[in-house]
Amino acid sequence: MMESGAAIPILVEEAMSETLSAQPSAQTVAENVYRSIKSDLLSGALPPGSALLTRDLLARYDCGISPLREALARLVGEQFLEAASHRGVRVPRPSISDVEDVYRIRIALEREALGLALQCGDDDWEADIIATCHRMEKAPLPYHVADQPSAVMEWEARHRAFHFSLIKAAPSPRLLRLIDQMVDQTERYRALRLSGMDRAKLGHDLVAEHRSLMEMVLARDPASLDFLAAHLDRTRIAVSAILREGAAP
Amino acid sequence: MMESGAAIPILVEEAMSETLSAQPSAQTVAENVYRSIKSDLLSGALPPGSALLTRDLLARYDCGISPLREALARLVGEQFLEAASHRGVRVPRPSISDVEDVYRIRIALEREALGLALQCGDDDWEADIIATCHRMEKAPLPYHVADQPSAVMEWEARHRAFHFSLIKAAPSPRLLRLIDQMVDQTERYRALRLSGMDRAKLGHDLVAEHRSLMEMVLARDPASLDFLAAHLDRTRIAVSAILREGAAP
DNA sequence: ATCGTCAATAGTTTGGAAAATTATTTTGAT
DNA sequence: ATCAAAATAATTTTCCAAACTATTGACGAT
Repeated sequence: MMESGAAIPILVEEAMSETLSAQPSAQTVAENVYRSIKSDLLSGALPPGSALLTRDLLARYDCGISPLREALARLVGEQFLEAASHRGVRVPRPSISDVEDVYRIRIALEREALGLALQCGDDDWEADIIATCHRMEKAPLPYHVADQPSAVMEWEARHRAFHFSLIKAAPSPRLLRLIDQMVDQTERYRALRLSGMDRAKLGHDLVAEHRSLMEMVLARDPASLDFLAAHLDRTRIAVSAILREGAAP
Repeated sequence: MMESGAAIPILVEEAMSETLSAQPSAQTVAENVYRSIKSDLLSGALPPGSALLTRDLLARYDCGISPLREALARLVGEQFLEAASHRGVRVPRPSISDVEDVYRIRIALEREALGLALQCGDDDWEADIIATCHRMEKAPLPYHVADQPSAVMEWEARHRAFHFSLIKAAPSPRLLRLIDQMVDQTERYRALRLSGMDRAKLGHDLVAEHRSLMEMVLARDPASLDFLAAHLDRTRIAVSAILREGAAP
């Protein structure tokens, strides 16, 4: 499919995929392939709507059929891919209603998690929030996103880390994992999101908004639940609008 | 290739597993095995804590390695099984904190879904609620659960259908699917739940409580959100208490 | 020209056997 | 007798070829 016909039998684990080459390789091929595919899904290397052909994937990830199928099955279980019997797997297309759906779930769950964190968070939790917020502010979202893709990626990573730090203290592994999955789901629309993001009004509002959020959380203000929900809802509206005006799939 | 050596080309699909023989068989072996294993997990035929050996599973579900592994991988993705590399898959043990976790998520999501359903539900939705409630009341929970296991299962199915009917009108496929998954997760504690359930106080309260819930929902009373949450939370407390006193894993 | 049938092709799914890894037992030395 | 190391056994993981299913294109009938 993509870069087919590579004649050189490369170092399998290390050079498996573009985005994941840095990560520590796992103990099984299936696990590595799983991570690679997931990474490529989130980065957009495997674009929404595309059908994944077995033999292309075999070449792309340089492995046998069994681990590939296992990785795909797991991703189907996590709803990152959709399967039709005897017709292979596809990358789901982004739809506005689906984005709204994901954000709705995410808001409900993050609100719950933040409530727990406010109850259970200790000093380390507070320190971590302050630290991740600082990191986020030190790598601000560029004015024109198209110009500096790597800077944008860095900001996104730190932004995500900040949001996670707020709820990290919630003693609910499942809840945190589920939220992480929902965030992953929204990552897939990164390309679309960024394309409409660069008027800098966003960038400015964001800094102030995140600061307010942090201060309310550190003060254990119960109103921070609503504030977080509103913050996420603004993102939902923005993403949804971008999807509406942008590409019409 | 399929049933090697067997002279008679038997109906593979039908005789595959105990619990799933009635279901319409799917178009691939992997799908059938997936359903069978999931069903056996929910029914308790594959008890929590047990390690699943490939050999045994191959015999039990009468299939080849490939579809079996595919089914297992999918269940791992849905968190019904946990995998350790080169050490196979296990059925997770029930822990009190995990039960609390699942219920917490379920409550947050069902509250959200019910809110949407109140906005979007139409006449058919209302009719369906009344119908499923009627069915539930017609197959009440037996006084002593141990005596009539099939009656208990019937009640559980109808009870579940009733709860789902309340939120069915929410236009959020992902949300509904996620709730369904959480309900599945709680199903696994069925055996434990039932063992401590049979003082009939529960049975009586339940009928009245469900009636009240239904009436509030049909009246589109916003307070029904809190009522549903409280109802589910009572279940959480009950299940949690049973786990605490019962088996101590 | 349009529709339906049928063969050829492309792609997915499956079973089994070989390779790799982990667990268990045996052996040998202190 | 105890412990470490080697050998063996059990189990998971992987590759691969065979079987099956869907799709495409050609051909003939209406």
